[in-house]
Amino acid sequence: MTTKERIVDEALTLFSAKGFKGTTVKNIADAVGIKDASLYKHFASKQEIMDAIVKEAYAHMERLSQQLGFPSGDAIGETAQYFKNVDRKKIIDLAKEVFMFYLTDNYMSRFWKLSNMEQYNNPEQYEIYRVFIDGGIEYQTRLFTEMIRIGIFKKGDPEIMAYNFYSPIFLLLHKCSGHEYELEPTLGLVGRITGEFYDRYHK
Amino acid sequence: MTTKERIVDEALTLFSAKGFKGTTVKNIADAVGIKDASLYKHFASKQEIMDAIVKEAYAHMERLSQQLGFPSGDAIGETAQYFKNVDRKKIIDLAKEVFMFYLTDNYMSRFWKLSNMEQYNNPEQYEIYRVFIDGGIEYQTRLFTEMIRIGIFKKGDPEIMAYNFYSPIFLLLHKCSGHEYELEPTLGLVGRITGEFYDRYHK
DNA sequence: GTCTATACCAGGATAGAC
DNA sequence: GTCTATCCTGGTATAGAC
Repeated sequence: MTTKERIVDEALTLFSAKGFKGTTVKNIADAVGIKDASLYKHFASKQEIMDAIVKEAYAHMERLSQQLGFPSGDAIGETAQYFKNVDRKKIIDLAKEVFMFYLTDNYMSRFWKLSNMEQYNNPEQYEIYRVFIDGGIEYQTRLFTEMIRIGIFKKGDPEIMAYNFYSPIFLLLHKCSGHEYELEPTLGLVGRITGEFYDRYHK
Repeated sequence: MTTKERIVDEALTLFSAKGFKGTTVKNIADAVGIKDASLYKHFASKQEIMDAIVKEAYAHMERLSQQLGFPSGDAIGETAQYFKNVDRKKIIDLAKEVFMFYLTDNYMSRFWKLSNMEQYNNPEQYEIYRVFIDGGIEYQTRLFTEMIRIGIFKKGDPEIMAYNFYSPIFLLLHKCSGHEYELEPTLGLVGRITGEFYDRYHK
């Protein structure tokens, strides 16, 4: 890890804990183990560090959407095969996975907090936060559209299904993210809610 | 409105827009129309203004929980009567009401944002934010427990029902609060989600 | 209880030696 | 590319007159 990368990393940790304004350049330099003046050899300003974090976040999210995305390739047969195997346990595991990803992923857990704190500061910040909302809903909507199409789920409004699937995860993320929480009961709750969701909609 | 009250009011507006750290004592004094030095005749520090806001928020929420609470008095007959009249439209209206309250109420719309921004700063701040989460869930859980008991809703887990009812509202509040949004489509969405909720659970 | 003036310091950023 | 030293702005808070 270069010094520049370490600056971004430590800044993300500090910004996500105390906010952008609540973090001083000296805080960051201390965490990296250099003097604050030295930091300006890598970034022209504190704001530039923030910009680097945001830029990296987009890359991380891009990678995530590929990870969680539909199976690659446009072979319809392959896609159908993928969804045919979706059952109760798979759906519950998917919910738990999404939840745990945002909560414990080294990058996302910090960025989630930061994004939530800074969303009101300017439209660009809000745009990123919106990815956590609309990105989730849009992905799930496509997922359930496909699952209705191939007959695994009952006919219905896939967008409402997406809200019903994702909203409880979103709420519990807000409850736990950055705070003390008990993992097992919370994961249990995610499981119960999602299980009930599956039972309502599956054929 | 006394000067002291106006300070608290303007401070809430500014804090909720730019955060506690992002707001200066001079910003507040300017908004009130006095010099920053004069402000210290009313509050000993910037932090004390914040404390006053938090204290007032508790009072507001207390009032809300009475407004939205079960019909007053312990007359069981009266309570049962209240719930007997709950139908599809009532439930949808309740959802829209809760949503609109947090989004447009002069005090709550500002405090929601502030609370969301400052929740990570200290445990006390988080405790208040938690009221938006657990307070909602707990209230709805009691509501649905009662509605199952008197036979309006099917047997089921009232806590999961509460998550299913409240989470989408919570998510949409995070999406809209403090940002540009179109009211009608959003209220429509709240209505559709809640209508589907009612159809799933009512007898 | 509002004002002017000011103390005080923290934090962002630069200069220049090594 | 790191350091020491320093500048400068702006923000919290106080003193004291009216």
